[in-house]
Amino acid sequence: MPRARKRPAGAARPDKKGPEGKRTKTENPGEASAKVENSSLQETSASKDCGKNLSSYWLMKSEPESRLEKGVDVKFSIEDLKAQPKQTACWDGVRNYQARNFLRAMKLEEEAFFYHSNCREPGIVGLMKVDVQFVRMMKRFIPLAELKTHHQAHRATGGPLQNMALFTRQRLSVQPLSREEFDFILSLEEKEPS
DNA sequence: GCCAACGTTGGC
DNA sequence: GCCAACGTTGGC
Repeated sequence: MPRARKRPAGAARPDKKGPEGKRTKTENPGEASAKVENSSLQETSASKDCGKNLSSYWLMKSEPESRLEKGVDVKFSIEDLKAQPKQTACWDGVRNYQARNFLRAMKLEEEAFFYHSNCREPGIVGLMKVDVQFVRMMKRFIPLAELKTHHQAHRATGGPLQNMALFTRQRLSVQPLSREEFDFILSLEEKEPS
C-alpha cells in the first residue's frame, strides 16, 4: 500500500483503524506539507542540481477507482481532491520509505502532477501544489502510454524524459521530476495526443 | 484477474 | 548480512 491514498478532509494519520467515519479536522497539513527533514535523498535526475535550482517538481500517484485494502477503500481521484475543503488533502498512506523521504523533502507551494494509477486509463490528470492542494486539471489527459512513448524515444535521443522515474523507478508512488521533465510534460498539453 | 517486477521480512 | 519466501504495485 505504499501507494498514496488520502482521506477526506484534514485526514489524519495513516493507521487509524476503524470506521472511516469522520475525521477530526486537523490543521495539520500532514506529511505532505513537509518540512525538510532531509537528508540523504536518493539522487535522481531531479535531485542533482546541487542547489542552483531550488525548486523541485513532483509526481504523486493515487488510485481513482475503488479498491478495498484491509476493508478500507483506497480510492482517491483528482475529483475527490477537488471536493475536499479548500481542495486540499493530506497525502497519507505512503509507507515506502523512499516515497516518504520525498514527501518530507517537499516544500510548500512546489508543483506536483496528480497521476491516476491502477485504473483503466493511467496517466497524469492535473496539477497540485504541495500542501496538497488542487491547482488545475491538465488541459488534456496525458496517458501513461504517451509518456512511455516519449521516454523510449528520449532514451535514444537524450531527450528530457530519458530518466523519468515513472519508468526507471517503477512502483515509487511519490517521485521527483526535474524541471526539464516537468516542462516537457506541460508542453504536451498543447500538442495533439500522439 | 493475471502476473512481472520489485520491496520487505525474517530465519539462519 | 544473505537470501528465499512472501507481499505489494500497478500495467495490461
